Amino acid sequence: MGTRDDIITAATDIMRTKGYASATTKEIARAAGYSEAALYKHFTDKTEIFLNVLQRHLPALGTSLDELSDLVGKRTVAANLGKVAATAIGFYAESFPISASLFSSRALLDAHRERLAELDGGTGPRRPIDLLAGYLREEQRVGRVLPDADPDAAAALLLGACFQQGFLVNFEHGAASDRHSADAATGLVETLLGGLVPAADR
Amino acid sequence: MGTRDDIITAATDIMRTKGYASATTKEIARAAGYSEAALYKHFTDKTEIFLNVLQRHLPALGTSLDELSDLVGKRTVAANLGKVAATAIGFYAESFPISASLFSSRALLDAHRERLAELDGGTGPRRPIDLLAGYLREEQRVGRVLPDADPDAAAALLLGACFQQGFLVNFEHGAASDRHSADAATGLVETLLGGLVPAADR
DNA sequence: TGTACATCAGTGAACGCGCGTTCACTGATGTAC
DNA sequence: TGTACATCAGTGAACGCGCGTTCACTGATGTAC
Repeated sequence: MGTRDDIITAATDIMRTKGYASATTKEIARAAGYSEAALYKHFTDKTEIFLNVLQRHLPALGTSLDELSDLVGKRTVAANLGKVAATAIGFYAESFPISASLFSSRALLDAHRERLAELDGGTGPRRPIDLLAGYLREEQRVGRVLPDADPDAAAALLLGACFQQGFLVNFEHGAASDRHSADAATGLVETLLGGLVPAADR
Repeated sequence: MGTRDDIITAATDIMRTKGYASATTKEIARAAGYSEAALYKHFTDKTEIFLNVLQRHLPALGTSLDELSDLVGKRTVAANLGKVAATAIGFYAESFPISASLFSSRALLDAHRERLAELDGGTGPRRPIDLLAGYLREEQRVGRVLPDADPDAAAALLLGACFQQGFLVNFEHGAASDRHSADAATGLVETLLGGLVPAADR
């Protein structure tokens, strides 16, 4: 019963490597190893395929961040954030071309947003930021993060940098090596934790 | 002699509001107020139009950041960065759908990257980060930024957050009000400057 | 000044092509008696 | 066990449509003598 999954996988792959414009029914069918007609046995139309691609890939980072709440008070904040950032860089590097496809067609973007709203429970691209901010707030209660820090802004800074890193990797089309991702991640985390100006100057 | 500009403007507008897939020769010509045939009097093909759209919009943030070097040592670092961040949020919010179009077609992405390489002097999406890092390094020399801070990481954090903010604004399709951009900007800057953990913990 | 020609921005209509989609069909597997 | 039929994943070939592009043309403006 893997045909449906084969099609979604094939579409995902094409979008990632060749872009939305190349993800035609012909190309998808060929990559999946079926006829074009077979696509319509499993999906009502092409948009439906794309929506499934999006739905499959978006939750990935969210579930990885769910585990963060177990780490409050454990190891160091730096280590925990470092792992988050490395994961996030990898995730955004992989998913950026797919997310970018949303802006190819307003109809697709609207359909996707609507589908997210139906799922409720708040998925969507803001989810990782919220989860990370939640973790930082807990660390704040435990005293491992300064009481006057802004967890939302901090989460936006760290994941924003990872997101842009994902864009840059794709733009320059070198794949992000795990090694490089990890180095970049610790650099970002250290700077975020340490701040830029002496405490007295603020 | 505004026809060429009219066409580029029309194409830009359509890409921003309706997406790459809607930016057909028919739509562009209609929006510009000319016939489709007229497009080919001014551009060799459709890709050429898109490349011009990209070229027109990418330098915008760069030139705005050039002025930063004049501000070293003046006002406060927080104020300077706040202005940068607010500008960047607005810029990324406006240009995100256009940048995203790059991933619609690998041919377009490659052509654009090649064109950037020709211009040399280092334009491209990494430019703003480099410029901002350069500014921070100078502030470091002047003593207004901690000597052990990492200017590159700091620049990546701040502009990354602005970049993601630009994505989110478009995803949720509310336009970013200037007021909101400014508030978000100062929140990010304060957190970046202040850090998250006590100096003793590092 | 008038006349003949060149230039050039712009057009309407047509083109071939590749797209998404549908159709009638096949052949394997399951089910009833 | 054998036979008749139902179901269903999958196909090859065709469809109409809208796309990017090209064509022969127009009409206004500039230039030469």
